[in-house]
Amino acid sequence: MPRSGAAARDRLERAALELYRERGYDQTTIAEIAARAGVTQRTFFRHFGDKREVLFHIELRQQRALAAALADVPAAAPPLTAVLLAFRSMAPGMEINRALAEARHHVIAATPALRERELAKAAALSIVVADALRGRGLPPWRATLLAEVSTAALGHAVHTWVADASADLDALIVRAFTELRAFADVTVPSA
Amino acid sequence: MPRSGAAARDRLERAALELYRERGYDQTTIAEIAARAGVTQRTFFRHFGDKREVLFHIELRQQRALAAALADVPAAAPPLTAVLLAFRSMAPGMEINRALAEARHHVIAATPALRERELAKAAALSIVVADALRGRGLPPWRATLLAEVSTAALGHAVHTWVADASADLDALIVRAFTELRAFADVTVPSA
DNA sequence: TGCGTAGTGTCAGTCTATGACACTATCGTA
DNA sequence: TACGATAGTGTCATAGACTGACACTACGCA
Repeated sequence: MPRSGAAARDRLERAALELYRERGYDQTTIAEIAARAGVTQRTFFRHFGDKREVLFHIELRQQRALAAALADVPAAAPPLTAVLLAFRSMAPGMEINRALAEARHHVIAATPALRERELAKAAALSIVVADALRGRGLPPWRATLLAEVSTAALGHAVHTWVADASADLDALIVRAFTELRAFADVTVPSA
Repeated sequence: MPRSGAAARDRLERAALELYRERGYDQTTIAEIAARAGVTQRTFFRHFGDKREVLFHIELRQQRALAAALADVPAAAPPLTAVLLAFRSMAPGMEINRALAEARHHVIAATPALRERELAKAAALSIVVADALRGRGLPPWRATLLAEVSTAALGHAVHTWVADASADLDALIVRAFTELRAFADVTVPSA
C-alpha cells in the first residue's frame, strides 16, 4: 500500500469543521476547505462523497463500535436488554469526545442539510441494531421495529446530552429506555 | 389573489414523478421536469426548494391532517393512546392514495438522497406529535421522546404497508404499537 | 532497480441553485 | 371601465457542488 491518504482526510475533516463553525456551512466552499487542508477540491471529493459527509466520517467508527458492542453482549440477555447494554457501553467513549461532539452539534443544529444527513446516519445505526436483533432470533419485522425505536431513543438521549454540558449520557440512555415502558399502558383493540 | 400557480405546481409534481420513474432520479434534470410541465427551470425552484422536495409536497397535507387528528382526540385519552388513535385515523386516507404512494415509494427506495429527505419529513411529523403531547401535559423531554419513538413506529408500519400490496395499514399501526410493549420487559438498573 | 498501486493535481464540463430585473395575468376597487 | 396592487413567470447571469478523464508521483515490494 502506497501513500495512505489518511492524513489528508484528517486535515480535511478538521478544516471543514473549523470553517463551518467560523462562517457557517452555506458560506463555506469546498475550495476553501481544500485550501486550508493543503489539497485540491478534487481530492476532497475523493475522500468524501459530498460536502456534508465530511462531518460524519467519524460515525463509521461508532457504527463499528456499536456492532462490536452488540456482539459482545451475552446471548442470554433478552434482545432489548442487549440493545440497552450495547448503547450504554458506548457512553464512556462518547463522554471522552464531548468537546468534538459539541462542536459538531452546533454546526449540525444550525444547518438543515446537515440535520438531514444526521438522520440518515441514525438510520444506518438502526440497521446495525436490526441485524443484531435478527441474529438474536427476533423475527425480521419485529427486529426492524425495535431497532428503529431503540435508535430513536438513543438519538434523543444523545441530543439532550450534547446540548447540556452537565448531562450524563449513560443516565439519559437508561432514562429513555425506562420511559418507553409507557407503551405498555396504551389501549389497543382486543389486547 | 392573482394567478394561482397551483396548476403549474401540480404539473411539476406529476412530471417529476414520471421522469424519476422513467429514467431514475439522478438521470433526470430539472430542465427536463420543467419542460414537461411547460414552465422554465426557474419556476421549478419557485415552487420547490430543491430537486427532492417536489416529491414531498404532499407531506404537508399529511402533516396538517395529523395535527388536526391529534387535536380531535378527546382530552380524556391518555397521551400515547391519543397518538395511536390519531395515527389510525389517517390510515383510510392513505389507503385511498395507495397507488400514488407506491409509485413514490419505488423512486424513494431507489434513491439515497430521497430516502434522506423522507427521514427529514418523518422528523417534521414527529415535531407535530411532540407539540400535541406537550399540549396534553407531558413534560417536554418525555413528549419529544415518545413522539420520536411513535413516529418511528408509524414509519415502520407505513413502509411495510407500501411494500406489500395485501397489507392493511391500520392493522400494521396497531401491531407496531402493541409490540412496543416489549420495552416493559427491559432490565434497567434499580427499576 | 524497476513495477504496481493508491493518492493526487489539472482540466473541462454538467447540473443544481439563486439573485436581479422585466413582464404579465388576475383581482379588488375607484 | 380603468387602474393599481400583487402573485406568478421568463430571461439572463453566476456561483458553487460534483464528475469523468488523463497524467503524474510517492511509496511498497519483488
